[in-house]
Amino acid sequence: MDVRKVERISKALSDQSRITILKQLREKEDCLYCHEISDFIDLAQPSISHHVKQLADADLIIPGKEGRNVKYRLNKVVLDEYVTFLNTLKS
Amino acid sequence: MDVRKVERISKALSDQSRITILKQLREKEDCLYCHEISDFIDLAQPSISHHVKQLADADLIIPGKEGRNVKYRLNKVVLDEYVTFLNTLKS
DNA sequence: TTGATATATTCAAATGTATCAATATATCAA
DNA sequence: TTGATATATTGATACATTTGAATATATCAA
Repeated sequence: MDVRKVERISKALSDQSRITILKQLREKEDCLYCHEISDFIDLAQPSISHHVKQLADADLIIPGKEGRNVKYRLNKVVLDEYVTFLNTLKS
Repeated sequence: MDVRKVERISKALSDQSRITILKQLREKEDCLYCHEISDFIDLAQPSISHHVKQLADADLIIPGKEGRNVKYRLNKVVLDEYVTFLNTLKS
């Protein structure tokens, strides 16, 4: 994984709200509707949309449209690649 | 690891220069003098000092003073804890 | 001492990010 | 259709981060 990609993923992970979204994604058995996020994050809808976009742009979550809703699931492959990079730092 | 700590570490990792410093730390067999950083990062000394501080504040590197110099080594324990957190996201 | 080197701090400017109100788009339900 | 719901985008404001010049501190070497 190149430095730019590590930078983008790290940036996506560097916010309390976005980390909480990922944690809830795990709780919800790996799939989460966008409108459910406002149940546990106290931000306006555009702000939540912004955070979700950051996670999606970093490929950490994969959006799937279902009618009016968008369902998200974790991208375990990218998360694994990121972890692999971090492990190589330990040489 | 709590959300605040994950946020701080991610933030430290979310910059090209800081990622490069960590990569060089591996190359240099896990120990790096501060003044060596300017060899591979084209920034003024105060900027490099700033970046190193971010990494140290996140406990990703441990500074050790040696006379005028400061030698850094990677904090593998914290890096491991961070990786462990990321792995729990995969449930 | 004095001068040189290594690193840290302060301050200001430029840039980037988070937030939300307003608005747009897309889909559903009646 | 029309009205309601889910999500995205725009634009403005507030806040945070990056950067480097100037300066400070600490240590070494002569």
